[in-house]
Amino acid sequence: MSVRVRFAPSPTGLLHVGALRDALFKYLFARHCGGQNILRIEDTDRNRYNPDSEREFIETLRWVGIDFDEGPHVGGPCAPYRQSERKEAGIYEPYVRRLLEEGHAYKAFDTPEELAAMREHQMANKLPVGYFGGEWRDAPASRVEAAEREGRPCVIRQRIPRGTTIAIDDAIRGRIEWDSDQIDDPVLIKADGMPTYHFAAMVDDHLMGITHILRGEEWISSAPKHALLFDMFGWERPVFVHCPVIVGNDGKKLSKRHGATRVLDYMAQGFLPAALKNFVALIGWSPGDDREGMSEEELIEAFTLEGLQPSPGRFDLEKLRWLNGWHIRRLSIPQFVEAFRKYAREPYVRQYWTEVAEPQPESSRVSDAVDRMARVIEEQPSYAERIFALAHERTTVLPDVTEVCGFFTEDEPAMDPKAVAKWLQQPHAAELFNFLLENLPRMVDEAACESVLREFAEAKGFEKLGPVVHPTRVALTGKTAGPGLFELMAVLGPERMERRLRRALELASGAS
RNA sequence: GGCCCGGUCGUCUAGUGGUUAGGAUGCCGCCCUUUCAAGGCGGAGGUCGCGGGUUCAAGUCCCGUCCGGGCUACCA
Repeated sequence: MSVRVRFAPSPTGLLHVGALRDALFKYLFARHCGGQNILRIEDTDRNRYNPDSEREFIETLRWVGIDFDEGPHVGGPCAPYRQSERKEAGIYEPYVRRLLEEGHAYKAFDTPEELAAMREHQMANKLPVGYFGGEWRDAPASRVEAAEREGRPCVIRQRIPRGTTIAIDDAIRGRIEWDSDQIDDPVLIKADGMPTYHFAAMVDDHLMGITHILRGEEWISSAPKHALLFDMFGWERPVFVHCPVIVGNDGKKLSKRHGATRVLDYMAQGFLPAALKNFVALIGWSPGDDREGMSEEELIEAFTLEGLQPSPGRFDLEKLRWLNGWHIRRLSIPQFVEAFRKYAREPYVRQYWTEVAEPQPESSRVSDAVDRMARVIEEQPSYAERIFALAHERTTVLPDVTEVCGFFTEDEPAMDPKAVAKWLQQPHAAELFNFLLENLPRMVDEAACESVLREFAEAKGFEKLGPVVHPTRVALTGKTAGPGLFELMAVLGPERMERRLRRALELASGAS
């Protein structure tokens, strides 16, 4: 039987990294097994429903490269894939009726006030909190009928058997048992007629032929209810796989408090999908050996349930950054350029840097620099390739390219005042720049640039190249750090160098 | 409170009775070098939450305990 898994988010907001990891595990598992990955939208909560959410999920997952074999956006044999539509289509009704007829479910007419009072009483008396029978579990049929005739709103609850043990066999944690008396009767159908997760997800999982329920460990406590539902219908239980979650630095479930949790924010910050997948896969899972940097193909090949770990893991941004650099360095230069080009095209990037990121002195600085670099890619592709070759080893996150090599795209790059003070005030600075200006026509490649600088150093009696290299670097780039000087000069070419050297001359001491 | 899950360097992890507890990241140092990186080499960092047991031998098995987390909604 072919493996079938489903990513079943509730469309209530943004796609955060916890959900990404959830989706990724399922995707990797399905691809590893040659099975199907299904997207199902669990929109049964009308109060929390957010109409933009589904698009956010699909677009984000498309960016990351997690695709689906079936889902609301691609269709499939089990359509529809939105639970609200499934409810409209009457899919759940026969199953509710069956449960009711067979005594596995019952109608309960408690008002919210009554339930609140019950909970209060239970808490005050340190009793287990929940609906363990209440008014209606064993109410006589006549009373139920009377309530129905009055038109009182009701929910339908699952009748959990009492005095027995319920167990599941979790693929990661092994056998987990509960005393059924500890499990309260969950609502299956709400008063508005919508099914709850407990009911809809399990019925759909069966109807869609889901073989493995991979989900976060926060679902363990309701697993016995779910397993029991399968038993009540006489359906074969899927394999339960309760994955550890990703937690923030305080050890708690990841939320907005922990900084950027929206996956698109990582896109906007310049992380590669491959790196993000690689990183997130490594939280709570390992290939069993010492591998860390892995391509998507390797991840799929290596992903098995045995590699899953039971304990939650923390999101370590530093490691993500390292991994992102690792993936960038494995790109060819054309691939690297292409990755940047795609990045610059994402509409959310500018929005992120101008509206979402921490307020900066010049808030649009990053996106402006990115746009400038993108323009160079379009207009001067061979120049761009040479620039990116120099940025390659120095890039952790895509916009770093503009940090490291942005000076290539500006006629008058900003001068770092400290660098100016330290290197352009050198007594020989003006003489050096004049010398370079004179020799500009010769400086057509890396070797020629180097020999011109060496000539000057020798003429001045400098033992090391530093005193000529540093001022030149500052003159040409405005900074003290960056790509190798001779390489950079060769890429810049005589024309661009001339303009910069003349400007530096004005700032240099000793200028006559 | 009740039920359930978890606990190996700061962090991510390998480890399934016998290893000087391995790798990675981060940090520090050295090498390379015109700077910054990248790369190479090395270092610091772990009484495997704690306490008992079982065993010739325990991070690995058992019991207890502590700590952390999850659930305890007509949310998922």
